[in-house]
Amino acid sequence: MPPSVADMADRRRGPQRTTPTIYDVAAAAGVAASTVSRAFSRPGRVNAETAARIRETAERLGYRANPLARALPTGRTSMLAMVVSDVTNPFYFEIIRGAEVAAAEQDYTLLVADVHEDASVERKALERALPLVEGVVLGTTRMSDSAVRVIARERPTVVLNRVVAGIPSVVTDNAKGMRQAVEHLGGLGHRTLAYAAGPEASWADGVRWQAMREAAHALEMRVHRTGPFPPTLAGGALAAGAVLATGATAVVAYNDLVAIGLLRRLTHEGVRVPQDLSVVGFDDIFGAELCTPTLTTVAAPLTALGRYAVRTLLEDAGTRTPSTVRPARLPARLVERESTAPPPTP
Amino acid sequence: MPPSVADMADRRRGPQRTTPTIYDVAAAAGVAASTVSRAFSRPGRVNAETAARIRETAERLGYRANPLARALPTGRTSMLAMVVSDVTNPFYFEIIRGAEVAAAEQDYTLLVADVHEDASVERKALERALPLVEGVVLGTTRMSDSAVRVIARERPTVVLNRVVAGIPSVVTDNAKGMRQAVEHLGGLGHRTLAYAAGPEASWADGVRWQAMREAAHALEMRVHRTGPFPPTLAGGALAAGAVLATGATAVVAYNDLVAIGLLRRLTHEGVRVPQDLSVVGFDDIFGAELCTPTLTTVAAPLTALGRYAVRTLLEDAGTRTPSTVRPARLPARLVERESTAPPPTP
DNA sequence: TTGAAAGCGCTAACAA
DNA sequence: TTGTTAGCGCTTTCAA
Repeated sequence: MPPSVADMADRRRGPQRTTPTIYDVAAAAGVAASTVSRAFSRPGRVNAETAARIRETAERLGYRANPLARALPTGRTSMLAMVVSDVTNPFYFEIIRGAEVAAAEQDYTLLVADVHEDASVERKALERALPLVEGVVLGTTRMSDSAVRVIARERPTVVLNRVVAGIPSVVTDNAKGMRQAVEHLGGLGHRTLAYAAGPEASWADGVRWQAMREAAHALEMRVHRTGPFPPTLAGGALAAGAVLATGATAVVAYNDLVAIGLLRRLTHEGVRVPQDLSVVGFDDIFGAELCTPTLTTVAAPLTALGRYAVRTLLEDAGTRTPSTVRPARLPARLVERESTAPPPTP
Repeated sequence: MPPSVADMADRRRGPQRTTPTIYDVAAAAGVAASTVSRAFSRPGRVNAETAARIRETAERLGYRANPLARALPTGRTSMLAMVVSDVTNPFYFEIIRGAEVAAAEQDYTLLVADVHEDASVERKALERALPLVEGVVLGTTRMSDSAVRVIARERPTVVLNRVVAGIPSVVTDNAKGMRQAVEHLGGLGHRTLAYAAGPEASWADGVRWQAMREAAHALEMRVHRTGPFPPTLAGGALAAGAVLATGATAVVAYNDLVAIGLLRRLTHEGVRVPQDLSVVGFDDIFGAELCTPTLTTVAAPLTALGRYAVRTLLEDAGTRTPSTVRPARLPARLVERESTAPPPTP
């Protein structure tokens, strides 16, 4: 004889302390457990009055659906994972928040995994998180394209700040942003520019440099590439000498960290920014307006990036077919602050 | 007749794509499913050879345990939640990382919930996360003590940056840190100090001000309290006037954000830091060495805070009885940078 | 519209 | 040491 409803309800103990289950609600409301289940998971498939009664009993008993139990048969965990290369990188703060908010909007919980710039940690984190989540956002992943595809085969995946053929990706419109920066500099009267490059492996670096060359060319400006430098404050400090050697009157850095490092080293060496040299950063991270002078920079749509990635993910997860074949390019915009000015008049 | 092992294995499909289960492994290895389960969850309770064979078969089949299925009967989700009031606040970056690393060490996944400084969002986030996790770290929660206790009754809980009686908590040793700051200032020759206060509701603010008063008193220095000010850059800017009005030659701010805001406003108004006025911050967030001058500040043990909180949680969760009745106070230390100097000689 | 019953994949008595 | 069996709490056919 199968255990009765009362039996099952009675026998419950376990870790969740004695939380009421659908069986308790069912018994109290005088209906079957399946009806309780339906009342919550697909209202409308159940008589309005019955539903109301169930709802009320559930409320009274303090019933809370167990997400684990729901997820087991359905696979619907209501969780998404976002892996970031480094949580302490200010670049991610707004991205994470944007993603988190978009997830919450659709009643999803975002699991943030920090991989400390370590590919093996990234693998482990994914291995652990993947079976738990309905989709993954890969923020500046260190994995190879093919490794990304392996992940994408297992769960809906969106790649951030990088383009992987065949995988939905969302990136900043680096080209347009860079163009604005170059035009701004041109408008101020600069004719010779320098670029302080980031890591060669960086997808964004390639795009940014390429765009800078084209924009400068179009405006008949000269442009020198220096670097590569590490994408850090220290890297920026390193860049100072090389940049000065080019004779440029303005420099665009790979990102804000490099720009700020550069700024500080220059100031330290007696080079006045922006009077002697204009500096432009990229991303507009927290910190870009903390430095002195405050940094003119191409603001990446950080919050939007996170939000958009999650929304894309949720859409794809629904339809099961990646909609965004071509990468989404979100607009960047130049934020003019104090680190740019007309070139010195010799 | 109950379905045979083969039946069950066959009937599988579902969301996880056709991932092998213990039943597949059991069938292939010629043992019972429970033996496979044991082979993984408690090695040693199974014959070494059998275990080896099972392991090998599992490997060959590409078997991966389903964490959801494991969690359902046991409650062991291997997940911890950390609630932070604002992910974009640089104060949390290192804390999150410390927590994440400590969790990973013990094979736990950390779920970070951002509550945007909103108590109702905090409630919702907890409601959603609580049934999923084995424990919770509350980072600067906005909830009342009693609300915290309600949470703690449901899951092992550790409170960060605040002391809630009866609940394990881990905080910065604000008093000792403040003492170092005051002594540093005293050593430079300052006799009159100002404090730019943070939110009145802030537990840390109370402790810091109290410690400052005592330390100043012990060293026979005078100290003026100004504020409260919002704990932001804007709040710091606001504080400038009030601080100057006190006639102090040095100011300690509630936190780094206030200190930096103060710094910038002062500089803007022509007050030279540190020549005219010394400024000390609190926490040593990212940004404290981006500003000009770089900020002398009491460094909170950010990473350690996160790490310690998680370790405490994991211990408590194991023993089921909160070990840390008295709050853990982690040491702070003064970081001397450019924003402090001897007072002006009038 | 509702109920009965069979699982989701794993764990944990209890027997053998 | 291993197998049998009964669930964990929920969803979902399939009948009624």
